[in-house]
Formats: sequence, structure tokens, C-alpha cells
Amino acid sequence: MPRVSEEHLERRRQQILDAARACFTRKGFYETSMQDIFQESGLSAGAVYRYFKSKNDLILAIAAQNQPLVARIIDDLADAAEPPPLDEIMAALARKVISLLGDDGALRVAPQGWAAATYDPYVGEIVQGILLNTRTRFVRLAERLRATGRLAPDADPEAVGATLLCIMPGFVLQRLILGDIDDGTLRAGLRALLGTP
Amino acid sequence: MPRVSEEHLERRRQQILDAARACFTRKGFYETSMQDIFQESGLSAGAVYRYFKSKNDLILAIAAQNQPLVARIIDDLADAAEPPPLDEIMAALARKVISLLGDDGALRVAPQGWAAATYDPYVGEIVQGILLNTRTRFVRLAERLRATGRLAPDADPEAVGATLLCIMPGFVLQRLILGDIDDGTLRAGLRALLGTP
Amino acid sequence: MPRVSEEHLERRRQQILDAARACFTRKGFYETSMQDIFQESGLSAGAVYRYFKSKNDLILAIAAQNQPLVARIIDDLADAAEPPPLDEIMAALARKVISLLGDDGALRVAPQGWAAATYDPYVGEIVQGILLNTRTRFVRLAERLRATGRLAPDADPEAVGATLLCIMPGFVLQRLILGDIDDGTLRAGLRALLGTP
Amino acid sequence: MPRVSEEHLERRRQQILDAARACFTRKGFYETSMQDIFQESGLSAGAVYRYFKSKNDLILAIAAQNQPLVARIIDDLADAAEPPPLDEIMAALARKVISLLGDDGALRVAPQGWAAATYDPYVGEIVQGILLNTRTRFVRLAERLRATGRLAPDADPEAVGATLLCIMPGFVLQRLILGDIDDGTLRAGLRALLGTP
DNA sequence: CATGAATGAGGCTTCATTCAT
DNA sequence: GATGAATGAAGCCTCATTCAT
Repeated sequence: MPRVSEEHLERRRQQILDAARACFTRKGFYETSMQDIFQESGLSAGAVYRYFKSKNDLILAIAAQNQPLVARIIDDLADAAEPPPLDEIMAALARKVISLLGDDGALRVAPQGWAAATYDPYVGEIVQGILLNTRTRFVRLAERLRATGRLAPDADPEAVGATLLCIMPGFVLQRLILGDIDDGTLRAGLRALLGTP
Repeated sequence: MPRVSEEHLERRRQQILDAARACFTRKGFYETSMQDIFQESGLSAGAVYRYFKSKNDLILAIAAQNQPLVARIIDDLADAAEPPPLDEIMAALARKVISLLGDDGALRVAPQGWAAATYDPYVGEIVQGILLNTRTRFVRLAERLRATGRLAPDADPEAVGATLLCIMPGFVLQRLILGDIDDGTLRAGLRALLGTP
Repeated sequence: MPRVSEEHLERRRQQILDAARACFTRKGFYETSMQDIFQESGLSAGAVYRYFKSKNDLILAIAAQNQPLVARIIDDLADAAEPPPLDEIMAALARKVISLLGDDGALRVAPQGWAAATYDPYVGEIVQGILLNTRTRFVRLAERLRATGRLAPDADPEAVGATLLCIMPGFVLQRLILGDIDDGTLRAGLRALLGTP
Repeated sequence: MPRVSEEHLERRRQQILDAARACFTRKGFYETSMQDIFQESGLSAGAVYRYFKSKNDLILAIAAQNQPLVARIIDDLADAAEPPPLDEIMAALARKVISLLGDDGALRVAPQGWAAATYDPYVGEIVQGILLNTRTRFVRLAERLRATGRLAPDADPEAVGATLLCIMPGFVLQRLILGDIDDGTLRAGLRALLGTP
């Protein structure tokens, strides 16, 4: 009974998740077979099943892993003492998102998660968490913007936060499916819009 | 029952598409079996396969059918001689979208289409068409807003169009997954944002 | 209730059989669908089923139609008052066979009939009939050859007939599958063999 | 049950092929379902598909396996230093063939292979190989017969070989479909014929 | 801990056949 | 007599999962 380090276990786990995400990105969750994942990860069926008890567990784990990822992106931005103008903030965010949409980027599977959340209660729960979490951060950002005068005193941070959250999925989709949008586009668009009474 | 009117054929086709969309909305494309669709449509396997040569054809057909649908929504709004303020326009759009997200709403499957477009070239092509088409209409809207002075003279309509398009998917997702957003939220959020220099 | 001439019926029947044989030749009996036959014959499902009550009936009918065909070939040869040398007879026979193996030739489906006869009792019965019938004619030929001194007086016509019948399937197969055999080959081969003690 | 010996794998493979051939012999290739083969082999669907990726692969494998089989039969005979008279050789060959046409005999599926070779290019290729290979051996036999004076010096070995090859399929068919032919018949028939100028 | 052969339910699709028009 | 839409059983095959080694 070979004792194996905790670290080894964690590495294996991550190795499998990475392989799974790569497959899902390439072929979609339902089109990738467990065989594909065995192959991509270089592990055997038994090995993979030792770490994840079902294929579904894999998406769940991947989705759960994305939660803190997205959270951190926004926190990094919103935490600045004196928040920059909104178009800059969003552009910076877009830049981070773009980097996470590159090859093997963790966000490339996001649309699949959104779709599944639409009908699958388990995925739904996780994605709800992510969205809510993210929205909360946008709301907090709105509050800080209002506090610093960058937003009208009567602005509703909740509504503003929800509206800001609205923007990101569309950005991801245009980036992934059309491929012709970047942070510059978003910034220019927002700047034109923000000064619009 | 041969020698059937062209209209009959079209009705059958639509009957199948409706059934398929209902199933996809409820269980997701990959979780619905063809059996489910036979049952929901009240038709036999052979009948369905007379109209669509594969399960994949069904998503393709549904996606294709959504293209003009989305287009019309925006056109209706953007065609007004004197365009209303942007927050009103977007709120009106949100209202239409909400109605299409109701039970059996045609847009409920949209996230699945977006997800599939991410890895399936065939779906990708169709969704690209929809996005491009929609964006074009937003760009045109931006042009009209600029022409009527609602947008700064140096605003880039392309960037503004793309940015406006960014908003809709996030609205759909928050509506579908969180369920707590509506046209009012979007309008309030936008109004607060629009006057933000 | 349009009265239709007997001749019309017969023509339709033959039209279907021809289409079926063409399909079977091209794709094999089991690979051709009834749809294929509807298409090839230019008739509708209902029309074909008015003349043949099942797909199986079609092979049976085709097989049955081949029986007299094969019989006639040999009769034409064996009936000569003074039979020619055997190699000439067989070569003449080979020539006829070759002509029936051309495009749309009726004999091209023969191997499929032989194969089916191997496990299907109904086809088996028909093919047995054909083989027996053919062998009988070869036996009769042997008798005539013996009578005219072209065969030793102690030759067993039954054995000779069966042996001669042995030759034809192999000729058909080599012609159909290898394509490099003709009546000349057979004649040369037989001539070399016949004088071999 | 992993980490299995190479031998185990080969045995499994053969087990499946044997089951398949038994089924094909009994019901014909197209009438036997994969279910039949699972049952006959005592294996599950997945197991069979691990070794053969389609039903078609099974015939191909069986056909390929028959190639060396047929070859060896003739080689055994033709290799004798001083070849016996042709009727004896052919009778000996017939005897071997008969033994391979017994219950579960490997040659019982031969007619199905011939038939398929007629329209299926893949089977065609294999059967061509078998026929060519076999013919070559007959040609070699003819050469040896000529060299030892059992065949006229001006005999064309190619033509003789092709002619000898003609005989076997007909023998197989008469044996399988009529059941009343044996090596004695062939020997008597040939002996009567061989001395026929 | 790892392997990978084996399982078997269930999915998609085809296709011979029927029958209302 | 002819049409062709509809039926639905059955076929081939995939694939998530297990477990003996």
C-alpha cells in the first residue's frame, strides 16, 4: 500500500482537470468521451475514476474552480484606492478576460457552463454562485464609484452592478465566436456611451 | 396519406421544431433523446427523420430560425424616426427579450447555441451570422444616435455597436439563471451609467 | 377503376425486376433498400408493392427468371446433331455467359443467389432447381458425347455432367472478380487438359 | 482484468471470429445481427467492439483468415516431388475441401465472400487476393505437370491454371447446395474427360 | 495505487411495409 | 391503380462505469 503524498494527489487531480478542460474546449462536454480524457491526461480509466466519481463531477469541479478565478479578476481591479474611470476598469477587465480565453484558457468553457446552468440544476447552482458573486463585486464597484463621485449620487449600485455584469458574457462570446473584439473596442464603446446623457 | 399540401409539410416541420425546442429547453440538447422528441411531437421516428436527417440538423434548423427573430426585434426599435434615449431603447429591447425567454420562448435555447458555436463549426457559422447581423443593427443604431446628437460626434459607431451587443447575452443569462433581472434594472443601470463622464 | 391491360401489368412487373436487378448488381441485395428500387424504377412504394409483396419476393422472382435463361444457353449448344469437341462447346458456353455478365447482365447477381442458397431455404430451393436442371443438361451432353465417341465408352455421364457443371461458377467468379478470363482461356485450358491421360 | 497476455487477446479475437463465422454460416452475414454474435461468442457488445470496430470488419477478418487456409491446401498437394495424375490431385483437393465444408467448416462462408466481392470493393480486394493466389498455385501445378510430361509440351500453364481454378467453386456449390457430389464424382468425371481428345 | 478489459444499457438511425387520399 | 407520408421495430454501435488482476 504505497503511501502517496497529498501533493501528488493534488497534482494528479489537476492533471485530470486540465486534460478534461482541454477536451471540453475542443469538442464540447458532451462530445468528449471519457476515453478522450484518459488519452489526453495520459492516465487510465481506473486512475481517473479514482479522483472523480463521474464525468459530471468533472464539469462541476471545473466550474467550481472557475469561481474564485473570476472573482479575483474583479477584486484586483476594484480594490484600487481611487478607482479609475469606468471605461478603464472595464477595459482592464477585458484584458484579463482575453488572456483567459487564449489557448487552454480556463474561460473557454464558460459558455458551456452557462448553457448547462440553463437546464441542469447542479451546474445551475454553481453558475448561480459565480454570477451572484461576480455581480456583488460589480455592485461594490458601483458603490465605490458613486462614493468617489464618478457615478451620480442617486445611482442604484444594484442596477449598475447588474448592468455591468451584463457586459461580460457578450464580450466573451464576441471574442470566442467572432474573434474581432478586444479591450480597445470595449473601451472606445464605453467611453462614447458614458458621456451620453 | 400522400399528395399532401406544401402547407401541411411546413406545418409538420414546424411541429417537430417546436417539440425539439421544448425538449432542448427542458433538458438540454444532449440530454434529450430522439425518443423524447418523438414523444413530444407525437410523431414517429420515421416521420421526424423524413423532415430532418439527423439530430444535429434540428439544432441547426432551430438556430437558423432564430436569426430573423433576433433581427426583427432590433429593427422594430431602431426604425423609429427619432430614436428615443438609449436606456429606453435598451429597456424596450430587454422587454422583448424577456417575452422570448418565457415558457417555450424561442430564446431559451440561445445559450446552448452560443456554447455549441464555441466548438462546433456548423453551429458556429450560424451563430456567427446571428451575432454579426445583430451587431450590424446596433452599429446602425449608434450611427443614428450620433446623427441625432444623442452620441458624441467623435463616437465610433462600430465600437458602440459591439459594446451594445455585449450587453444582451449577459442580460439573457442573468434572466435565465438568476431570474432577478428585468428591463427596469437594465434601464436604471444604463441611465446611471450614461451620464457618467 | 381504370382497366389495365395484362400487357401493361407484365411490363410494369418487368420494369421493377430490372430496376431491382440493377440495384442488386450494384450494391448487393441487402445493401439496396426498397427506396433504391423505387428510385431506380421510377415508381412509388405503393406501385412496387402492388406487384411484389415483399423485398424477398424480388430475389425469388429474379432467381426464378434466371432458371430458364441458363437452361436455354446449354440447350442451344447441346442440341446440335453432331456435337463439336468439348472445348469448343464449353468455350461457346463461356461466350454466352460472358455476354450475360456484361452491364446489367442477368447473371451478375448469380453469386448472390448462390450465397443465399447456402443458408436460405427458399432461395435454396430455387437455386437447387437451377443447378439440378443445368447439371441434367450437362449429363445429357455427356451422353451424347459418349454416343458419338468423343468420350470413352466407360465414362460415367453423371460424373462427367457434374464435373462440367463444376466449371461454370468458377468461370463466372473469375470473370466478375478478376475480370481477366475469357472463353479463349477456358478453351486453351480445356484443350490442354482433355488430351491428358 | 487488465494487463492481459498477448495470447489472451489473440484467443479472444479468434473466439469472436469463430462465433461470427458460425452465425454467418447459419444465417448469412446480413441476417445475423451483432446480437447473435454477442450471444454465440458469449461476450458483450463492448467486448466484441474492442476487437473489431464494425460488423464489416468481421467479414473482412474472416475472409483474410481464409486466404492462407486455401493456399495451404494446394501447396500440400502440389509440393509432392513427382506429382500424381491430375484427377488424383483434384480428388485429393476435393477431399480437403469437403472436410472444410463440414459443420463449422471455414469454407462454408466462401460463397458469401464471393458474392460480396462482386459489389463490395473491400471484400473484393481480399477475394481477388485469394483467387489470384490460388490461381498462381494452379499455374505452378500446371508447369510441374508439363515438366513431368503429364501435360502436353505446348500447354499454356496460365490457361490450365485458370481452368483448374474454375472447377473448385462449382464443386463447393454443388456440395453445399445439392450435397450430392464428392471427390469420387470429381475424380471419375475428370478421368473420363482427361483422356478426351 | 494503477491498469484496461469487460459490461450492457441506451442512443441514433434505417428501412420494409402500410394505407389514407 | 398510384402515391408517398407515416409507422415502429430492430439494427449497429458508443460510452460511462466497474473490478479482477
